[in-house]
Amino acid sequence: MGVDADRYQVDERGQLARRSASWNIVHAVESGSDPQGAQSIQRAFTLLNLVAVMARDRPGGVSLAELARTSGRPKASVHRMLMALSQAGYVAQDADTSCYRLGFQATVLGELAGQSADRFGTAATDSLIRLSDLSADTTFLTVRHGSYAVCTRRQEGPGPIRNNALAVGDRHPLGVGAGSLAILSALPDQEIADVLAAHAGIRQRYPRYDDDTLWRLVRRTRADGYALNDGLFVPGSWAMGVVVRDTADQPVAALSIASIEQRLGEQRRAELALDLQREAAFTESNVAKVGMARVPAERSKDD
Amino acid sequence: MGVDADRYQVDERGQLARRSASWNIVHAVESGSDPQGAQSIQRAFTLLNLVAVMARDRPGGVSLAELARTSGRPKASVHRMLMALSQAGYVAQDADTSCYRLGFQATVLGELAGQSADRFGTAATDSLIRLSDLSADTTFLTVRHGSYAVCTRRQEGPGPIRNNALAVGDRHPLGVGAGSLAILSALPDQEIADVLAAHAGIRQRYPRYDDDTLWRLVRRTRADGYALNDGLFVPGSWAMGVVVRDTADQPVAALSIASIEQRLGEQRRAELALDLQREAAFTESNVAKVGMARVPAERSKDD
DNA sequence: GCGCAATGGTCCATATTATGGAACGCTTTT
DNA sequence: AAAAGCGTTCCATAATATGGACCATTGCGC
Repeated sequence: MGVDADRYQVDERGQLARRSASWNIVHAVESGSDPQGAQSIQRAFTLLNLVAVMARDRPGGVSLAELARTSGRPKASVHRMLMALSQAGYVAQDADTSCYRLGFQATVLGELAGQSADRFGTAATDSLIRLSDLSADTTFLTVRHGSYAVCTRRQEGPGPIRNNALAVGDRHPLGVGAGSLAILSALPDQEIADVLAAHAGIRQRYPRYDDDTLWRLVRRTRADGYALNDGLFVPGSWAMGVVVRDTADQPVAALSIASIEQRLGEQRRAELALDLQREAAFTESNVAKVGMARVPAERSKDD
Repeated sequence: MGVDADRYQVDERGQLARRSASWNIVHAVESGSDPQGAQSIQRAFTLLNLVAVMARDRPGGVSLAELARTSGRPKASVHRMLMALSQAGYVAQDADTSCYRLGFQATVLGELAGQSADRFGTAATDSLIRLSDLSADTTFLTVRHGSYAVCTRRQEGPGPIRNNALAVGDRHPLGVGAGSLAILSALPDQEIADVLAAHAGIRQRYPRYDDDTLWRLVRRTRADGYALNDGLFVPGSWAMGVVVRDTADQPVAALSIASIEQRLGEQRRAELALDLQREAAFTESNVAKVGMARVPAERSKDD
């Protein structure tokens, strides 16, 4: 740490967000359950996600050295995998700089995914637009995946404030971030305990999120009817979110609005909470129309 | 073969196209170069592509048995890989039917790919729309990937005729199909020979495309200035295409128009050829504006 | 109601496969 | 001129993926 820190000099908030997002991509899948004879596949997709997220705002692509450093794997292994990804068309290597970025198959896959893959995404589109419009802030759709929350949609608002703490593809443990916390809080206590236990090894990266804090946040979320991220993750960056349930009434996603502390006073929060809840209900009914879709939770063969 | 043939009863053309497309997905990567210690990764991505293409027009998803059959791999292996893909979020399993379809990460990847991954796609968008509009037929963008051509964009025309012989994600050997043939014909003779040699083991699946036929098609394409697929692949389904070059003057993509025999008489072909050539030039200049992007050719460490 | 043939899923000994330290050639920085 | 960085290749090693056999259910025909 510190070697590549100077890469992210844009602004203080963006930096923090970027760094931990990348780091998390790397360790998210690994800490899941037993790979059961598919370790190399997991590693390959983790690397693919890493390329995707790191190259997000670097048009030139990412260098092998950097990928190796960030992923923590030896150069040789990363290189071998990148060659495989490249031959599959999911990663392309710049002819001049030999840097890596997503390949055309990534686009094709997205195209083929279309509506069917991410029903919540399409169901929430209208809600996100409306919310961004009326709040003038940035809104997000976050979906649960095992004990993690992944940001799948981002809708910029018309206002001048841009919150860059979260971007499409970012992945954080359940509880970290407004939408993420909204999902976590909607789970039964036992499941929350499981999730927190699963994150035991990772929590060090989120120093402010110890178990007690998370339980406290969960209780507050349940009392308020919406999740509030009051700058715990990135100082000054506030956000609020509400859960979205699937047709089986499982909490699987969340709508959230991100802004800055000054724009989220108690009065405005009360208003926005109603808007969020209304749009969450709208999204839910929208999904119900299409049919049921559930993302399989991480296999918990624990003990 | 024959066991799952009844799955595709939609119409005669669609059926043929679907079947061979799926088959090809399976064998495309494998027959490439040496896996070099990344075999499982290649297999995993092949399976992912297969899920994507097979679930394309089956909203319910694809069953494990069918995937195993089509891919030719044992159930156990396919199942293990699907679990890995599922844990990565790239594949989702229907809770009720336990069928598989693309997961939300496929959408996220497509989103993150955005413009940068598939510059030809974005560069060609306008051209495709114009071509579909003026021809009232369906147009495609095809990109070269090694010795294969992959359809990355499809633009429906306003006309009543729908050609379903090609869809986004379909992958055929260079030379099979109008756009594919346009790319092949633009290569130097030596490289064409290499490509044909690489397909030696696969050609059996394309019975009408023996070496002699392909060389003949190449010569005709060069003479005419455009590639014509006169129903060789799917009887009655005709198409024409022209090559698109990158800034290094390499043939890397093609624009094509698909229709039926009756709508592609000699007179109309001459007109459309000019339109295609004009739009190809437009796309090329469009790409040049953004910057150079080349898809790495398959490593030919041959001999 | 009873086979029969599908299905999805699991197990585990086997050997095929991925692994990553070390070394190379190269360019850039010091 | 040395040092440090880069992308890339090699190869013995051991960890890994493999897939045949097996089980539990479900759906169908009779």
